[in-house]
Amino acid sequence: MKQVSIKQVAELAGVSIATVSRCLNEPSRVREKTRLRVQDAIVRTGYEPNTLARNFRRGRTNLIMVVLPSVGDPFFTEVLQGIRSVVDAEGYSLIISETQFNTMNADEVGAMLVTRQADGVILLASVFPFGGEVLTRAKRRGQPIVIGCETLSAALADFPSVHIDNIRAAREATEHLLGLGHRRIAFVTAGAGSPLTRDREEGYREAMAAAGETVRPGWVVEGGLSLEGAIRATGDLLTHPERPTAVFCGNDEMALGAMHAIHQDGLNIPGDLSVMGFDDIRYAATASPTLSTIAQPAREIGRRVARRMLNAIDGGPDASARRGEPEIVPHRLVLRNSVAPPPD
Amino acid sequence: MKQVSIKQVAELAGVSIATVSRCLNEPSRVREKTRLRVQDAIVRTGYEPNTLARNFRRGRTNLIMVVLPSVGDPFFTEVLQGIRSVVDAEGYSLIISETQFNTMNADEVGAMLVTRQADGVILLASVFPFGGEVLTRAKRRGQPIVIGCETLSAALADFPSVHIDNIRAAREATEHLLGLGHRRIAFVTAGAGSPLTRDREEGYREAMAAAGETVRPGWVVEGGLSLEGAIRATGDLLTHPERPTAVFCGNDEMALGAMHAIHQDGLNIPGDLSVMGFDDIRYAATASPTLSTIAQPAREIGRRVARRMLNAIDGGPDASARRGEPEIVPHRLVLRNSVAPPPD
DNA sequence: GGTGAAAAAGAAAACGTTTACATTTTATCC
DNA sequence: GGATAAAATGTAAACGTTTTCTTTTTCACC
Repeated sequence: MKQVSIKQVAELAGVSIATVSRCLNEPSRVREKTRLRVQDAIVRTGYEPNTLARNFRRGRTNLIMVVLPSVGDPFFTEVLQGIRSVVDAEGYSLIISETQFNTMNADEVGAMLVTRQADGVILLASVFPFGGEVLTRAKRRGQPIVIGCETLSAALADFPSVHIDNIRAAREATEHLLGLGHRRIAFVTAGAGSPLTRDREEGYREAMAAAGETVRPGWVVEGGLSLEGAIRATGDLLTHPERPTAVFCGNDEMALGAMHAIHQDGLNIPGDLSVMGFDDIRYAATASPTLSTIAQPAREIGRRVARRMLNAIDGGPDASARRGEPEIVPHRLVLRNSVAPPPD
Repeated sequence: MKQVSIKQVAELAGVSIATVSRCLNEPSRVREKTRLRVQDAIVRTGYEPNTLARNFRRGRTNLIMVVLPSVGDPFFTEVLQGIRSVVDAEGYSLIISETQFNTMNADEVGAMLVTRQADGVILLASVFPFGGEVLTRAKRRGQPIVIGCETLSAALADFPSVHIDNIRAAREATEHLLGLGHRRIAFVTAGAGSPLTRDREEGYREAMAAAGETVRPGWVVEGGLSLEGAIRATGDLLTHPERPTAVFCGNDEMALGAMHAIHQDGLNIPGDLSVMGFDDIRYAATASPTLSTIAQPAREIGRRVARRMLNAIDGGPDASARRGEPEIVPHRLVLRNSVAPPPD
């Protein structure tokens, strides 16, 4: 009942194991006659290559690890599909790890980086816990690491990355709201630990400052990137003495939560309050009212990240260590029905 | 620049490689004095175990593959999180493969099953393309396979599984609509290839038949499990000469699409039409109006599936080959605001 | 048909662990 | 302190490939 190995195939075919191996890996280098004999032996013995031995010998697994905040987030899963569409064709599978919004699973990522179980790691989420040590070690060893979506923290600045200009996008969205006449604009951020919305908040503050509007204390609330968090945060917002007329959310997930909280309070969108999201997940277009937001080219980001990863893997240490210029992809302001001029 | 191996550690510590290995794997079996010496040598050399060699030698990867229709589906990602919560603690990582709603990636799953890159495979999606061959082969070899959510097709009947009673759940939901006075009830199914909604459709038809209602041609439409598909399908439904007063959708994703289509037509939910979903994804509770649906205990399903998988892996061929009684977990009808008595 | 080069096949090492078995050291008991 | 058991360590094989280096075979050419 033991697994049949290359050896038994060789025996049955009357060739050496080297020839069998060559039949599998570079069939062109073996004569047709023997190749057929080996093929036959493979079928007759029911041989299946032992991937673990192969991986070991080759020093690679054809596995790429992807670290993201949560598989539940429709935006990141779309990026993921972009990644998959590229790496699939090259025979790679994906190991997926979640940081659960920075309740970081430091062990798993660290271990994966360290142990080379994966040929490379794509970071779609900030992995601050390691900032320094693990990543520099990985870099020294020439392990491919590519960053997507996430803005670069100092520790990650040396790795190739693909993302939109988050600051500018948030500024534009805020300017749009200001242009409609809104002055009391709130911002729902992820929270202290997350650099994801930090840049977006920065863009928001820049636009407010440029328009001469002050951001009142209590207008920037933490939604933790989640539906529930945003519902709570928006609830707070609605009790603010200077209630905002517009709520700009760090991502669409939170925007949907905000909309729910506003509806619960019996208020109308966009009549009483406007809501602006960020990401353009697919539910944004079908929400009621439909959600205005910033569209990121999620799939395209995924594809580009994936290509850089494949380059890094193929190119060896050099390619991966090469300081990649961050690739900035275009965003787009998508205007739907959740935004209108303020009441009065 | 070569990787430092156990050998150099042994040399520096003045012990044999076996002792180093033991320090790593069963430290209790080595004297403290030498253990410290080895520890020191490990640090000094910067040694890191070669996972690929270890996997090869041990014959396992600590990887579990999960096959699901799409990572974009909030229901399955919640199941996924349940799975993760269990296997994480045991040191397993997850390889995730998508069938893209039955545009099956037969190669990847088949290959993974065959090559033992993963220690086991959890199927949350139907994998009909293999029905026979690959799965029986996997079974013969004692490879752990566990099925979740999916109803069992004949080919899979021998594997352990965890799911709700889809037929009964759908019947109950339909009965609820009937009870409110609806007679013209439509059903949005996934499509021909998907056994996922097949049982649900069956439950719907049973309930209709039991109530003496006939299901008119054109009342059962295909939404392909997706938002867009459901929008289209529901659009068709609304032009039906005998327009339904209630739409029961095979999953919440499609229900959200249906709601959007209905709103687009200027109709009111639940005033003009009631909408019922299935799954209770988190967006169901925040949709506008909030969506009535069948709640599946997604996380719990994930946890149970994961536990069975771990058992199968640990228990060896025996445990996994053992015909598992399907575990039926309870569902729950969740009534929210998208359902009301029919107009008139 | 003999020569040489090219192509095909074989022999054996190597990859870095784990582990069965053998050996040495330590501890225990009288 | 010596016999014995137990604990600690060492030796070496094994895991199934891939790959380097040789050796053999084939083929084309004169």
